[in-house]
Amino acid sequence: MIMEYNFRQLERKWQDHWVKSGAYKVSNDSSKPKCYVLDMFPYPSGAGLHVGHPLGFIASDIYSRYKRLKGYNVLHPMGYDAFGLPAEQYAIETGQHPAVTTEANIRTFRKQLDNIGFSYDWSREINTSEPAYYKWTQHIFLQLFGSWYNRHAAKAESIETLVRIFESEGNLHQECPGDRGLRFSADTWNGWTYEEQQQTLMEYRLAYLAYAEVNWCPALGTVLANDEVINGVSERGGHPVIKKKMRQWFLRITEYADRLLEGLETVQFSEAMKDMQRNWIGKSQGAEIKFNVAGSLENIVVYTTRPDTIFGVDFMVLAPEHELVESITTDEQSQAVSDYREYVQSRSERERMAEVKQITGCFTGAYAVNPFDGRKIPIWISEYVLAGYGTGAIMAVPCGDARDFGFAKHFNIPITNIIGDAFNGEEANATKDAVLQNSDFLNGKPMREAMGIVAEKIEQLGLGRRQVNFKMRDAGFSRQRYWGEPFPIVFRNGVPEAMDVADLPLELPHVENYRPGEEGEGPLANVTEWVNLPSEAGTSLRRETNTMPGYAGSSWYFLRYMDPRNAETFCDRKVSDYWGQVDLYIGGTEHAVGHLLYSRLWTKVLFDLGLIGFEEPYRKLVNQGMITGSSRLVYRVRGTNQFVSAGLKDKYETDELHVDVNIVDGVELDTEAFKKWRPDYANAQFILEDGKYFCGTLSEKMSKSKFNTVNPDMLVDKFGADTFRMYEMFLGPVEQSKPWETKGIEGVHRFLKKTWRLFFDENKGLIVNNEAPGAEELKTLHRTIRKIDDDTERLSFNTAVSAFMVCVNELTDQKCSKKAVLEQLLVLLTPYAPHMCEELWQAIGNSGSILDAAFPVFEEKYVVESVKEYPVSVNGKLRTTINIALDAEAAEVEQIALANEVVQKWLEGKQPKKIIFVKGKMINIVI
RNA sequence: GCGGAUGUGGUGAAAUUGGUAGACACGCCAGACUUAGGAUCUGGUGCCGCGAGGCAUGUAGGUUCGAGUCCUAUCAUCCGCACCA
Repeated sequence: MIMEYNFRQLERKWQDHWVKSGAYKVSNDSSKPKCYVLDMFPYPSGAGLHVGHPLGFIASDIYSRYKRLKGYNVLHPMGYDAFGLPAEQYAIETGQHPAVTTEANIRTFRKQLDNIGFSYDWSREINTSEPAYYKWTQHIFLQLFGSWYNRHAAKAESIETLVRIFESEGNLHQECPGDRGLRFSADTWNGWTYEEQQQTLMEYRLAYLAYAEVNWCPALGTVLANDEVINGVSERGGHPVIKKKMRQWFLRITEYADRLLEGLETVQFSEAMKDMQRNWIGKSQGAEIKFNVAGSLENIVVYTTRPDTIFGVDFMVLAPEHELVESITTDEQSQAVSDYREYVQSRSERERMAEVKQITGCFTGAYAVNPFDGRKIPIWISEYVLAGYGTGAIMAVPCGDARDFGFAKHFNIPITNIIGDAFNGEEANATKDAVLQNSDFLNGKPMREAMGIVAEKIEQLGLGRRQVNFKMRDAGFSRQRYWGEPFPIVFRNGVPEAMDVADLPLELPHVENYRPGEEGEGPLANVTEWVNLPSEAGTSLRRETNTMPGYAGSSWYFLRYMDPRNAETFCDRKVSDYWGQVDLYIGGTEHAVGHLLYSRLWTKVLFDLGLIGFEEPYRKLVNQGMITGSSRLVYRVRGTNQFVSAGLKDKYETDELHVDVNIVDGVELDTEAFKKWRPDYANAQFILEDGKYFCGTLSEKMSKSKFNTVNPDMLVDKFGADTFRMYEMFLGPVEQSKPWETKGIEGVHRFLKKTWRLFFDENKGLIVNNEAPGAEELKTLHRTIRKIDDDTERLSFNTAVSAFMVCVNELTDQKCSKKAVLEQLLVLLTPYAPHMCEELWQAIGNSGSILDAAFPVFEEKYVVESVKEYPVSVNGKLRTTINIALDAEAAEVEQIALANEVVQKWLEGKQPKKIIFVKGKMINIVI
């Protein structure tokens, strides 16, 4: 029997025991209600875990264990998002196969995770880079490839249904999402060749090939998603990114824009998260309006959200890349226009972004005609109009739009005021509340009302139509990389065809070198024997050389955990019907518009195709805050090896250096450890304050180069996993970001030792007895039951930890060693400190595991009070407190309060105007 | 510029519905025990004031018997998006 709290020994013992007994194995077959608790699975990077990573893992683990005690069948799995760029970069540098480094990294992660005592069912572990997993990623990709979005039914359907529609009525009722102008009849369709038909179907498929400008990063040799490009440079490495046309796979996520928006109403995400997604989707309602070009047969369609301002249009602006620019430009302006277009072309994305404020543009010489009043307005081109949004052309209303206003001022274009006093001539006013003037039939109408009137009129007169636009683009789904899922596609004479499902997985071939191919082709292009398949004469069979992006495997992984070893399908329908949505999903905010959006899309497609029974993957999402590093700084007197304490540094000329946080206690530097830290500092001298060396502090991202990373292994070794778990929770609300501070962990450690001493006396040994608990002990216990139950359910773990401290402090004061009380406390505490609780559970004579104990039931009767210490205020200011029976009625209470000598003193003999009495809360006397 | 979040002691924070602001810890101060200890225990600790008392939840107003909590304005910090017509 272990007498003292020997956490090292007992934590090892129980971790081994739980593994041996299969304590965390979860069955898909249970009569209990289900609960699915999921962490965003990590990318197994070479750096391993720092103290920031486990925050969310610990929270979800506590919640899982709590739900299990509450009688749920809890699915709580873990795995690895193992495809990705860093492993490939490392392979390029060292020649080591990414699979090898990934596996080594996974082993490190696993060891670190095991140290903390998580309740994962490791028999369900998945790894997105294993063929047995990505077989199904490929399979689901083929589902996307084999589907189209039926806008009438608002759902995805098999492409076969579309072929049947084309055969009987062409595409007359099925607007083509890839090419809005495309119209063909059944006869046309039936007369087309196979290639022509396939080309058309490609314009409808949910996973499709298209030539498109992509973010090409020459330094990384790959194409990046919009969300991987930050201010014109790559998120990883900060390399410049340019536009390049390439044939790429895309997911037609834009067809799901509305459903992705609507779905947000049905899930519990934070407002911030929902807003980020809404913002990314960027829905706007407006109208497309056709303007004729004067003296030409051409017309230009503009997109506007403000059709009401149609009479304030003073000019029109086209994107420099707009297809009509060449044909409408007059001879006089042709040189200027082509110079301007060349200038725009020469500017990198980065420059354009950096110089947003700069106003540039060029007049085309042409004029458009306002369809309502026949006014001729000049047509300009400018880079502030984007080719990829709306129609790539705008009607400019300088009195109502800041950019149009700036443009008009800059180029001296006269401004028409249609909003009277609301426009001051100094800056545009984008109001929707003004009353229109100078606006013909709209004069006197409020703008909001006019929007509808104009839109109506435009449609009546055939001048255009109402139109909804989205900022969101279709998602690029090709990466010119090696370390990703190969596409299960074969090009037969250039026509992409799905591989036979029976031939999956299409495994990644071994390559000699991981460098990208020429012209942005992926490394797979170099493996010619893999790329070119044997075929009959006259037929070429070629594989796709791109691979899928990082978010492919993570878009559906939550389904695989349910049925991880199924060889027949990605997840049996009965099993996904049982587990359903993830009930609690915990992870960082950085995936707001990447992973979460794509994952929601895949889930909706699988739902539409009848492969699963729900269309939102995550019922509730909680974003854990980021734990930043708290760096420590030392100040070296310039040109010396002398270090001055922070308080005295201003007296010297110093250089600021980062020092390893692990050799600093709070802000006090361990000077001996510092000397040993690096050879250069072996002879360091110190200028001390009060005999101590104090460091400066700085809060910044944890990174090795700043020496501010704290490794959980070290803390677990020093204080134990239970202390570490509780301390991470005690730091503050899970969702809050905060700098890591190791100081304070001892308070939690002391708490656990104090808890231990309720059970063991260092001289007498086990002191738990079978006496019946008294009223005070039961009150303490039941208050704690209520608080822990509430707090854990609402994920307020920091307050739960403090409630445990209050409880143990009280029981210690009560000298309570009664089994009936302590046993229940252990069950409450075991989600937080599982190792110690299991040990004590066994020590007090239980044979089974505490993992399967029942959560204590709160009983009101033990916590009811008969007397309340009422706060008594006079004119809202607290003056005293009085103990009064809780069931006392107002009249009685008023009498007692008024008789109180403190109250008498403040009344100064006056009569109170009013007495406010809230039963069980407070008394306020108003004079 | 747009959107979101957050501002409370020396520090991390608590206050779930408007009702005793600062629970629980860290740190600090004093003491006990032990001959050193980074062990354990006890007491104290928002600020000003000898005291009665006064002042305190970024700032300024407002609603209310009563505001950290609701409303209006404003400042600061952080995050996301950003020439999206």
